[in-house]
Amino acid sequence: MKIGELAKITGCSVQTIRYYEKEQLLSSTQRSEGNFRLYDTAAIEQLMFIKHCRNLDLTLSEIRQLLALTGSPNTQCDDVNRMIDTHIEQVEARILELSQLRQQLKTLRNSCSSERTVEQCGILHSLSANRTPKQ
Amino acid sequence: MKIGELAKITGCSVQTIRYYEKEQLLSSTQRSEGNFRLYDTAAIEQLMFIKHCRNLDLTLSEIRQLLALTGSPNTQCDDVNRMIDTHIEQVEARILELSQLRQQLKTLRNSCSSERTVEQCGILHSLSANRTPKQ
DNA sequence: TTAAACTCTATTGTTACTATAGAGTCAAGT
DNA sequence: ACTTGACTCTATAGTAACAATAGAGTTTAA
Repeated sequence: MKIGELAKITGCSVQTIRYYEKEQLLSSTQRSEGNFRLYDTAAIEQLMFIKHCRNLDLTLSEIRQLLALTGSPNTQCDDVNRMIDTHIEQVEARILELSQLRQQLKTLRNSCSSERTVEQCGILHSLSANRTPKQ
Repeated sequence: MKIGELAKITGCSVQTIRYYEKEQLLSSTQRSEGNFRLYDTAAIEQLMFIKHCRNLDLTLSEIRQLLALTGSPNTQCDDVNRMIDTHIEQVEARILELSQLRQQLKTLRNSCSSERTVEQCGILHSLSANRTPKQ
């Protein structure tokens, strides 16, 4: 199949597929006489693997590592575990950050009601204050 | 004061300050005879305002809008409120996404123990499966 | 045969910076 | 006066993961 069909099947854009090839995530493919990329069903699987990983916010670099590991099936999979563990930690750290951020924004929001003018706006005043807007 | 001192006071890097100037967040400054940027205390306040906004993950574009509003102090501050509300929604949506992501990653992580080889790795198998890795 | 639909490569843009290169400026010490 | 070091200047490239375009070539259906 050609790249457009692969894109439709996997839900990736054509540009994205070409980008993945350039980034060595998708092995370079066969070409037709007219230099069009040709794919088989293995390409669908590989691309779906990448897509699943991206849904989990794994970076392309991490995915490259995972793909490399699938190439040496007899090694221990500690590396896979470590990577996922690290990733979970990062996600949890980001959630914590965002939760605090959310609280700060809510506090900020409460410092102004719509009827005021910008001059009296508690939000802008808080942001101008010489401290991190908080409480 | 020169840019280095402003950087030290505000905790921004010198490059960042120059970048903000280029992006029109910091009004273009006076220059010394030798073409060095010169700042007064108003610049400190403006830069701290920007920094507080960045701490809240407001984009430079949003900050530009806020700065524009402070320039017309007699308008209603509905726009400020709307922006903050929108931003809060975005943060909350992202928290939700990340929470689900976290759950998926944990589930994925449980599908493999360290003793296995890559070939048997439940994580890699889950990621290969023709569905979103979940449950 | 010709027009539409598809594909190709290469380049630019996105966000908010960071990091460099290569040059100029300034203050202190000898 | 001279030099050294610290500072500053502009301009450019890099970051992540693509999206969007330009300008060209290919394929397929009418």
